[in-house]
Amino acid sequence: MKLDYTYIEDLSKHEGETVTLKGWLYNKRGSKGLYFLILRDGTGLAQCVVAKDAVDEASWEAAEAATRESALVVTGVVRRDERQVGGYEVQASSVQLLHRAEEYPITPKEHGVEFLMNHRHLWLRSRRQWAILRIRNRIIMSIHNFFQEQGFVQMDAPILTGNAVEGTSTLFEIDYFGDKAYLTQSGQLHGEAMAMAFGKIYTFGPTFRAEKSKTRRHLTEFWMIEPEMAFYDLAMNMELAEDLLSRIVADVLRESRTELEVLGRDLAPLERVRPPFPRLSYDEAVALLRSDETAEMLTSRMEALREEERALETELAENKKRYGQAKKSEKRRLDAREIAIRKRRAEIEEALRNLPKWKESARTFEWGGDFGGSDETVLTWHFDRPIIVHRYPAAVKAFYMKRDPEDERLALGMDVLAPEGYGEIIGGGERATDLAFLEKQVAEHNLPPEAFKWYFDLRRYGSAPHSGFGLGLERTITWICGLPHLREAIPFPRLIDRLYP
RNA sequence: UCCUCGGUAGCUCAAUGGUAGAGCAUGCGGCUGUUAACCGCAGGGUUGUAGGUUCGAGUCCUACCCGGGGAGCCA
Repeated sequence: MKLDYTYIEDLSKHEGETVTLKGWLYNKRGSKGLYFLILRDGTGLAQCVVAKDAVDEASWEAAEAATRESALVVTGVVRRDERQVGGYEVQASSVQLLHRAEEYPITPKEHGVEFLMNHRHLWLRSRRQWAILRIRNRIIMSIHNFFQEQGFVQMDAPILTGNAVEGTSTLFEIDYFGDKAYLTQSGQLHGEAMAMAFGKIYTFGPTFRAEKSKTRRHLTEFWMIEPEMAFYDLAMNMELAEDLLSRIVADVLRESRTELEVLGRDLAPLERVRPPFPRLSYDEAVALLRSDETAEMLTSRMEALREEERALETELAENKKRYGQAKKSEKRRLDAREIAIRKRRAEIEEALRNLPKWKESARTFEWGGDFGGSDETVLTWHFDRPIIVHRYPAAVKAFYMKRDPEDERLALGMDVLAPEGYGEIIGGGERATDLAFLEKQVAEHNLPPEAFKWYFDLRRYGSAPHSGFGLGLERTITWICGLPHLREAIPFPRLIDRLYP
């Protein structure tokens, strides 16, 4: 379809030509005879220069009347200008105001979390959210391309299920024509059935957990990608996870530079995400946690934080001295800096409160338990890329995991932990193939055997070795974008006590 | 469910128990190259709710409501 207007991302192809842009007013600066309209059209931002003597009266009035987020049509000549975002600006010859927006609640200044979350439907228009969610799109495309190129078949697991796989406390229960049904927690079991039919499959769908978690790494509704492969063992499974993550990061680095720049993401840690990822057995991970090396690393981290805090205090004191004689604009800058320093100091103080506890938790970690959030974070601090931890105690893993033939206490499970403290983004493993073992496991976990009748059939008719894993989409986005909280990694996050907008 | 921090103007935040302020946003005025533009003026408040202590409460006490961060659990 041929459009009668141009998208901002294509401006570079139209230098010197007259184009028409359609979008919304992101910000406006102006003086008596000149307005600078920053236009936003979803593909990028562009500055449109409206000079009073270069446009007709109606256009000038439109530029004057336009408020933030008003819908506009601007026609003008594209000019190269190094100073501008994207390198181009539009010298307007006409401006049309389609709709004059009411006073827009979100300003270019700072806002609190609650306010922004209540305005999530508008917050999406902000530059930072634009960058994050465009990267989300890039990651989704990258995942599909990776699997499709390798002959995986995308298959959907059901969202409504009758199976209460991991106990009912974390499941959303709904009324299903008088019966109980649940929103899926994982497509895992159905994925296995599909892998036995198609060889290599992956699911890509929403997942629901009714956990009353209030942390920066939990949503009640999130998206999960679950590949399941017949005849893959644990080693192949780990290699696939490593290749997938490396591919995703490479695609984002290549195709989403602008977005990463908007986010101010440090690229160096992402550029190191290449195979092979370090592999640690659970035994090795426990030993590392309890080691002197870990204790020393945490001590030096605490020292570094204390040093940073002292530097901030010094800066604060110096700014206070300068404040008296400062000009108004300088005072404003100092005020902003003071708020930033105070915020960072609060973060440091929280970290300094936590780190001794984390150190103690790592030091005294008992073999047999699952890693807590802090243990994962501490482990990843030792490495410069994602790490894979494998062969966990069977007791802390799901009933369908295959046991390690060399040590029956262990399950052939694996987790991939993202670097920079982001922690678990993948969980998976090799699945048990023996019918009698699975029946025993279901009984020991107090699960209703009748709900697994169909699943047991997979071990009756050509039971074969197979493996798979689940990748948490929002956690992956949070890590790659370097976000402090995963609520920004999905357009409309669903959290405990957050169902709107 | 538990621990912890917070709730003051539309927004972000100040205010020894003693006259509730600033910046941004909004309105008006000024400025022909601005980059979170800048300069001047103005309007804007039942300090989360309900009690209590006090000559006097934004500030202290009690309960409740709402939100942030964390634990457990997990992707």
